[in-house]
Amino acid sequence: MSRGRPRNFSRDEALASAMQLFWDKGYDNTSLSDLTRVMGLNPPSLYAAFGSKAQLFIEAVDLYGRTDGAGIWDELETVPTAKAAVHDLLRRTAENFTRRGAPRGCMVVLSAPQMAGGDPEVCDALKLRRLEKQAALERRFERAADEGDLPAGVDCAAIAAYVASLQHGMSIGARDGATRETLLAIADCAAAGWDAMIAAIARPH
Amino acid sequence: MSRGRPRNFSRDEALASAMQLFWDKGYDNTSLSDLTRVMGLNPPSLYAAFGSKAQLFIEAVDLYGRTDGAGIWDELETVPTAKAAVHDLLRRTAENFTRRGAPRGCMVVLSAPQMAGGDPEVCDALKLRRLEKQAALERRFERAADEGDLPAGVDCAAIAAYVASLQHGMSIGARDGATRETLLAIADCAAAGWDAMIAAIARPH
DNA sequence: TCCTTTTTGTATCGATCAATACATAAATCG
DNA sequence: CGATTTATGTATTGATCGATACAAAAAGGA
Repeated sequence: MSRGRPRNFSRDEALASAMQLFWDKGYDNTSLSDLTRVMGLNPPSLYAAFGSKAQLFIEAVDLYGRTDGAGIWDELETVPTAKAAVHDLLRRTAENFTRRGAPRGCMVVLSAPQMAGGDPEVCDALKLRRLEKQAALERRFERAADEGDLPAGVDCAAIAAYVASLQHGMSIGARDGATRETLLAIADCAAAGWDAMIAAIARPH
Repeated sequence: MSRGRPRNFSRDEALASAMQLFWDKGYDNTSLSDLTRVMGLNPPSLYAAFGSKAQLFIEAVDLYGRTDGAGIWDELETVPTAKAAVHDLLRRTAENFTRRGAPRGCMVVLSAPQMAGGDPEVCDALKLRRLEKQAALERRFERAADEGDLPAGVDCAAIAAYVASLQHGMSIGARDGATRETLLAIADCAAAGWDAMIAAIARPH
């Protein structure tokens, strides 16, 4: 069925290696020679299998979202209340961002600067993924409002932006050396203020 | 007194131009040719005046801290209560991050990825400035505890990390296109939950 | 005026970047 | 087998990176 000479490397393993490297060093600071060395193949094989550095990166981000980055969001829909879901999300974030042997913080937040002059294909892919998670938060809160878990008329977009900001900031903190305990304390801070925050936001001003 | 041929450009104006460019495009995405074009001088003049790209960047960050970035932190010590100071800080952040004609978000958070493989001189300078602001928050809360504004025994480091995370995340949000209203809503969320958060954190568990 | 000092503009340095040309090797197909 | 297809390894491409060599220009000091 498959014609031609077979490749003598595992595409999945090579992609996993590239993901680790991009996550650790970021998009710009990862060179083709870094990639070919870690992935164990030569440039023509890399380009034949993945197209370009940018496309390889985007595949790596998708892999990250399905593997290392997935656990954070696993229980957003299943934890019964919005408050508990946010507390769970942020605690999982704290633990995920401080795992031994893995780069600290979120690849989607850290690995490419969202600046003018960067590769738009790469920046837009990351921005899209950040906004998708924020939209997932917003939908979760709207569902909670429908269920009576949150008061009707609560500004779901605002609290989603609040939670997303806090979670994104934890990536910076993790890279700057914050301990797991400190990040867990941040999660607890958010949970501790949650009910009062909801009550104040829901109340017409 | 000053020997030699005088320079025919303003060092301050050139530095201000470099700051704008670094803030907009980030450290890696800003090239020497970008800089010399915007600053209106040739490479030898740039190197004679600023030493290197990294040193120029660090001077630009310091300028940012004294100018565009300063307003955010101006009233941290003067606003009377910790709660009001945080609310003021975050509202100033929201406004500062969405000014017309200026890059969105904080130069100290966004302009260089805190990744392995980056210029350590640059990364460390930015990390130091982030941690200094977080330390300033922590000291402000300790002062509040001394004054009785916050309960004794409150975990000042934890709430400083919480506020810093939220503020850092707002830089990501601003770059991703969040409106001023959305960022102000984040500030209001934090303020709304503040008292309950403090009460919960202070209480021995 | 001549010497020293510093800046200027031009032209370019070696290194590294992402990406390929090319010939060879290894598989299937007929 | 020979023909086709695909992957591989070596070597290299043009572009761009940050940083300089060099000589002319413009100032002060003696």
